[in-house]
Amino acid sequence: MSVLKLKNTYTRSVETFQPLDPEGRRVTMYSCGPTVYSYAHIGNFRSFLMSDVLRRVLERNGYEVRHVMNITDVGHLTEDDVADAQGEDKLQKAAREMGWDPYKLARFYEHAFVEDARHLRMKNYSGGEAGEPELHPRAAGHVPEMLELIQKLIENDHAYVDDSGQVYFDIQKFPEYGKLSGKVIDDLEAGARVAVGEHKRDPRDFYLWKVDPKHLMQWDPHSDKGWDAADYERYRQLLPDGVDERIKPGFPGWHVECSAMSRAHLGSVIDIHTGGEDNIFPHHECEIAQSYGAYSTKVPGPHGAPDEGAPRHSFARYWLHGRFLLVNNKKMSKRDGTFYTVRDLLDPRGNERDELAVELEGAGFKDGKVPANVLRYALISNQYTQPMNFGVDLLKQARASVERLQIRYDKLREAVGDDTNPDADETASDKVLELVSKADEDFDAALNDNLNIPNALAVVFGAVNELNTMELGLAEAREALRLMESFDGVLDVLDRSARSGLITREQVATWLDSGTLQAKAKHLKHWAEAPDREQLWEMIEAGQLPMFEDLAPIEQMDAETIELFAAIRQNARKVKDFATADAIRDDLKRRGVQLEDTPQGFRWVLG
RNA sequence: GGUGGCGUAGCCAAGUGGUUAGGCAACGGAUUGCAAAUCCGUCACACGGGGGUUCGAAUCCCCCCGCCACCUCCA
Repeated sequence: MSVLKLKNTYTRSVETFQPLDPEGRRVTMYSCGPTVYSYAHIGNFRSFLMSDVLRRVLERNGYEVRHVMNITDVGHLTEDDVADAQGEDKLQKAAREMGWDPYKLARFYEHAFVEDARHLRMKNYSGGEAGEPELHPRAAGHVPEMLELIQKLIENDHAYVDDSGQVYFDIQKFPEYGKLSGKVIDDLEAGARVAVGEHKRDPRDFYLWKVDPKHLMQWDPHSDKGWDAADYERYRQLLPDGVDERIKPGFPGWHVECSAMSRAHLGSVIDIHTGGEDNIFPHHECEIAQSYGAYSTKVPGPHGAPDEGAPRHSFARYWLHGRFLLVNNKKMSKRDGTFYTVRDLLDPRGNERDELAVELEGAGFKDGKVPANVLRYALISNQYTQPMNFGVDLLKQARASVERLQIRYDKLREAVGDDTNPDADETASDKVLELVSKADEDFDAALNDNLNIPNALAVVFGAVNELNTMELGLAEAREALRLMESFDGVLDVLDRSARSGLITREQVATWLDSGTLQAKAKHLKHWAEAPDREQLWEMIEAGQLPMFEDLAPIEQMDAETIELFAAIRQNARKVKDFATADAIRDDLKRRGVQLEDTPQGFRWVLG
């Protein structure tokens, strides 16, 4: 079994993963989640999906992962550090523009985010985890914990309160500020863009608590004003003596939320912290400074690292950052029309992106919609340490790749059937067993090599190619199916529903010869709904086929229906009426059913 | 200006000193009534350019060119 190695931004090197848990089993992971002031875009999701792949890889390695991803719903300013007077909370700004209450806005976009996350099969939003609020903490619900941290920083002399009642982190008290990002102090001071706030002692000081009477979301640290009752209760318990009297009503700074929430839900030190590359500076740099200033959090350098055993003044041991997603090799830009939200791609027309729908239709996407699993594949298909150049071509390639995997998977499923075959006792050949176990190991090795997805995909397609050249027995098909499911445990791009079936030539022959065709037809759901079913049946008997538009909506294309039309088509083929046969196949295709002729019979796949 | 990174065949993308990565696209062939799927083959003795080190360089060193990101809100 290969060993998991990850590129740690903190040391700029690839380190062996080793959990802090003495038993080596539990892993704690915190990912910077969305700021819910608009729909998340695909760049956001590339980063979130990186964390999703990572947690799945950790699980493959046998770890028990606790993955927290926050929701930022307060405090993230438009100009965070630039000027104290001008920065406006992103949520407040969006809320003002839409004429909404900021809380309503936050919930609206949080809901949209969760929807998108589910479409893209993020594990922390599926199954039981979706219902665990502590895995998806909201910043506005953690003001008590943030004030606790702020108070701690003031007491430790790592933060100060200015004349207006705001609180700043005192950068000079943390000499290691800049270690994560590799920024040197001189660079920052030379940069004229960092304005020195009136009350700041150092241009790099960042605020922990902001005072702005116009802000709609604010909390009074000295009374219950502005508080949710339960939060206030918790605040009183955490800080019976309150906070520094000079702190005025206001709201928390952006950086402080992650330090506070990660501590609240994962403990004071954690294994892994992830985010986008832009989070490195200043966000994560600030988190490290705060957590250390308040709680002296440190973790030992892992085995094999140059600083093995020596304390790192960071509350997370591994810092992983995804590179940006680009479009046309540039950052996404609304002005250039290269800005895509997840929902834009999943349903362009439903999101007023008609031009995008047309472009996608031109690329062969039905109704201009990109299937969610194709989008997921595209967004995880290269290594997170490389920038991704997104575009319609990438989506086309992703679709082709997913389809290739899906076809192999469907065929294996058909071969295995419901697994009650009496031949189930037969054993797979060594050749297949070796292929499966080697592919699984190679897949692990690629993923464990700092999540090298391209290499992992090379293993997947290599295995698929080999399997395609083999005649598989039942037991072998079962092994191969397991392999595909193993791959998909990380990739999660397959449609695992029974979406295909086989109809043998013998079955068709029986229907055609014994008159059961008509009996079968009577069972069709849509038949009863047809305006004149006798007439329709007469048409079929006369060799005239009704168009399916006249019959059933796609939802009703079940196995029975498909079998009927496969039989009718075979009847036409027998008398060499290929025009009719092809018309049926084309019609089925329009109804979302692909019909294929194979040596054994007929194979159908729901599209 | 400072920092980091990238440039691999038509496209995407692994590979950091020595045996065909892989995918997509295109084309040819096998198979098929036609398709679909699948297989075989071709494009592919590819590595931005120029020097150098080496028995041997996509990989190491030097110089140059082009592109991108970060340093300001951003995943």
